[in-house]
Amino acid sequence: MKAIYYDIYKDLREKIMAGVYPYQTYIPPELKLLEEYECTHNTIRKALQVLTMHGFVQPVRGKGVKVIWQAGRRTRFVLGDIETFREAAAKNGLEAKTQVKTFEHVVADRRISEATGFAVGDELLHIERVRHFDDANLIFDKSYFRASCVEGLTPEIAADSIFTYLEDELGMQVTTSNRTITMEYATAEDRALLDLLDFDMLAVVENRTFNSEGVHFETTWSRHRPDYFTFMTTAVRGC
Amino acid sequence: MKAIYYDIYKDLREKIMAGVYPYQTYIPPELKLLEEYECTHNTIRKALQVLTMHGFVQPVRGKGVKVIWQAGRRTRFVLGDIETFREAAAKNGLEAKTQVKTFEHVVADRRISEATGFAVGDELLHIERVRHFDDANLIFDKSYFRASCVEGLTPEIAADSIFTYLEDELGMQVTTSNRTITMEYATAEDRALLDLLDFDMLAVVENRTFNSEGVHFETTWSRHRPDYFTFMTTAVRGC
DNA sequence: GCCGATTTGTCCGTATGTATC
DNA sequence: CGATACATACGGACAAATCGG
Repeated sequence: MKAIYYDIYKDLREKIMAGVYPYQTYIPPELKLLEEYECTHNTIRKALQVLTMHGFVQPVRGKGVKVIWQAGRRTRFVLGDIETFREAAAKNGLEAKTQVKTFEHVVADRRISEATGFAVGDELLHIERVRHFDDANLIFDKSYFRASCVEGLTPEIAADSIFTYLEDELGMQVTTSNRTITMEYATAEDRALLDLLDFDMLAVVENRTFNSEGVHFETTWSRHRPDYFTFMTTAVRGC
Repeated sequence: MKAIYYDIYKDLREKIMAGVYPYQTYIPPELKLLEEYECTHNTIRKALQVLTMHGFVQPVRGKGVKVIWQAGRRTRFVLGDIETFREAAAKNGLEAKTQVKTFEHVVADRRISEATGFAVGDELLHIERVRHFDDANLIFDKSYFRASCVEGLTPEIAADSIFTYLEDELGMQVTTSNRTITMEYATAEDRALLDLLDFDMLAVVENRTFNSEGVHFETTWSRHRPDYFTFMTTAVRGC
C-alpha cells in the first residue's frame, strides 16, 4: 500500500494508539493536517474515513474529529481484520504450530457447492488443519480452495502459512472476506482432533474470501474452542 | 440520509439483490453510471466505495466492478449492521416481545467502569431485558446507558424500543458501534430467564455504542441462545 | 511486443452546504 | 453574525492495470 492517504492513516492510528491523541479528545482539524502532511483536503478526508471505519475516531460536524478508541483489554485469541493465522497469533503473543490432517483434490458436488458457494464441478483443494498453541489443539480449520488459484501448494506449505505463500509466491491479493459467526455442537471429529476439555460447543467462523480479481477462491470453517475465541468488529452507520 | 451518493448506493444495492447485476458479472463502468445518475465520477466512486465496504462488489483495476454478493441462506436470527432489535427481528420475519427485568439508576464504581468503559462516577441507567420470539425467551440483554443521554426514558419505552425513542424523540444519532463476540457459560440467571433447553453456553455480543457527538452512551451485553445466533460481517483489505 | 482504448485508483483545487461556537 | 470545522459535490489530471488489434 503506497498511497499517501494510507500512510497518513497509519501515522494517525499510531498516534492514537500511543496516546498522543487521547480518548475523547479531538485530533487536529483538517486545515492543520493539510500543513502537517502537505497534501489536500481530499487526501486527508480519505485517511480519516479509513480511521473512522476502523473505529478509532468519529467526526463530529462543526466541532472536530473525536478519538473513540480505548486501549483494550484483549483476552486470549482475538480475531478481527483480514490477517493470517500466524499474524493473529503473533499479535496475541502466542507461538503457534499447525498440523495438516487432510490434503486432497476434490470436485465440488451438489453438497459441497451449497456449503461453500463454489459451483458444482469446480476443482477444489480440500485441506484440514489443526492449530496448536498454549500446549493445546485449539482450532480446527476445514478449508476448500479453488485449485486454479493455489497452484504449487503442498502440505508443507499448508503447515506453514498458505496466505503468505499465495501473496508472496503467487502474487495473489486477498481483498474481501465475508464472515459468518455461529455456534455449533462439537462433533466426534472435533473431539478427536482438539483438546476440548469439557466444552461441547464451538465458535465457528465461516470465511468466504475473494482475491483482487473478485474471484471467490476460499471457503474455510474455523472451529474454535470457546475460551480462546474473541471476535472484534466495528459497525459505522451509513458507511 | 439525503446525500446523492447514498441514493446511488441504495439503487445499486437493490439491483444487485434483485439479480439485475448477477453474481460474478461486472456492473456498468463509471462512465456509464455518470450518464445514468447524472453526477460526477467522484460521486459514483463514493457510492461504489460503500457498496464495496458492505461486501456487495469488488473493483478490479482495468476490468470493472464485479458483483461478489450471493443470495444468502440466512438461518434464524441474523445480526450485522447497526439496527435496532426490532428491525433485526422484522428482517428475520419474527414477531418479538420484550420484557423489562431491571430498570434502575446506578453510579459507575470501579467494577462497572472496567466492564463497561464508562468512567468511575458516571451516572448510568442499568436496564435488563428479555427478548421473546418463536415462543421462547431467546436473548437476555444487560445494558448500561449514560443517564444524561437518555432523559425521560421509562420502563414502558424500554419494553418497546429504546433506540427508536432516542432517535425519534431525543434526536440522537447512533453512529459507531464497537462489537466483541465471545462465548460464555450460562449462569443461573440466564437459566432462570431464558428457555435454554440443553444449551449450557451462550453467544455474547458486547456492544459499545457512540452517538454522533462521539460520546460513548451505551454498553450492552446481548446473551443469545446458540441455535438462534448468527453474526455476519465483511472485512475489506485496506479499507 | 507495442500501441491505444477502456476502466479503476489516486490526488489536486475549488465551491457550497451545514453545524457549532 | 462571523469564524471554524466537517460534508458533499464538481471538474480535471495523471497513474496503473487490462485487453484487443
